[in-house]
Amino acid sequence: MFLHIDCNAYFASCEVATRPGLEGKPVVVANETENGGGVILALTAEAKALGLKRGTPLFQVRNLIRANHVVICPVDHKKYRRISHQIMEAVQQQGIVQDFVQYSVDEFFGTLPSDQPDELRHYAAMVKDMIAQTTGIPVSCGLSQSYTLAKVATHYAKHYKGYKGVCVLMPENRQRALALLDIADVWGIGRQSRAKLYALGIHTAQELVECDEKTLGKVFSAAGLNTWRELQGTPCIDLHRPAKQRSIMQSRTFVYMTDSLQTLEQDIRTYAAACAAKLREQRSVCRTVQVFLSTNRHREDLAQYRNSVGIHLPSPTADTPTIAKAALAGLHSLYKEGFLYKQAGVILSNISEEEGMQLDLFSEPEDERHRKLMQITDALNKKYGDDTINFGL
DNA sequence: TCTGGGGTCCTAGGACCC
DNA sequence: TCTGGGGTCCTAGGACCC
Repeated sequence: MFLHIDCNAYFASCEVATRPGLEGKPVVVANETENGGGVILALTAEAKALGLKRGTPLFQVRNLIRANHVVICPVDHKKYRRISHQIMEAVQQQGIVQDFVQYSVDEFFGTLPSDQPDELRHYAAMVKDMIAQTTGIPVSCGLSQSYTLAKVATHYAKHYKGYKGVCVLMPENRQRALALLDIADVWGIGRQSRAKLYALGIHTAQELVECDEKTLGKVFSAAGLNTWRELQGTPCIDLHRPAKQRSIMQSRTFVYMTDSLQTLEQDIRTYAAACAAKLREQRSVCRTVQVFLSTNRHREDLAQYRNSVGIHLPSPTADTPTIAKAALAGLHSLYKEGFLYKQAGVILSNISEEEGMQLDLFSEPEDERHRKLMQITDALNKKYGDDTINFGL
């Protein structure tokens, strides 16, 4: 049977687990900026009880937060990655879960070698308790015959206290569980698919299961049909993914709007450098540098403009100056005067392994010197902190 | 005043080939 | 009236995920 492990309110749980005195308090994690911007990214049960919700801009709930002494923690992705790694190692060491894979920072999949509900519940509870003990993170577990059904099970484990964090979905109780589940809560059904399915009169997961393939084919692509099969208990999702990222992105929504090319250049340089450092960290090189630029889409009263461009590099590289130069060239081709910009970013794609990388005909020994320079700057930044040394381009 | 920041995969259509 | 018929590769954008 397939097992799904989902951490509860992950970012908030990490803060509670690592910062003394937060237990039992309403806590929200937000990407707060100096200016009071930002949105709620995660919240504890106590914060949810106050009516706060994920995705809400902080400025809309300032009074509620003040009146109830809600603790606001700034988002700390490094910490969450570290704890995620601890969970992974602990589960692997425990040895109960097989085919264990990390799906995201707060979700894991695996299998358990049994088809007896009681036995499955017992094993999953052991995993769950072990994670709580070693890391302080509460998790919910779902078990069923496919990844998608396991996630349905986790949904129930999370939302109904009676399950005590572990739900096993067997063929016998599957129909009932799916009949009570809105299709929007099914993994793989997003806003667009939901709207189309609603239009067909399909509202619950069970109605989706009962739909015939031909009808669905008109609405769904290959991925959607896989979801449909998984819901019927036929596993067909492969989670085997390359260990390394296929694209690397860095972007920001600015505190202020700006029309200054110089300011944008500054930001793009910073993003390009950060992307390049990440790229080198995973020992990869890229061939394409994409840049995008956007005005404030929430300001309907202002002229809107958004655009992106991809720059191809003559040869794969992880060299900061080369990547930054390409990104700036991209910015210059995108930039138009007369708009107030609110967001910009850099994406590296066409990523391959550094080993055996293809040099082009005209690459020079200079490249070797660049590589050494990168190694030294990365080592310094690792040792003394991220911004110890930068490039004056 | 103020509205996130990452990722993945798939598909349609354009450019090009013979 | 009518204006080949296949292919491949690449890219931008859509849809989804957390």
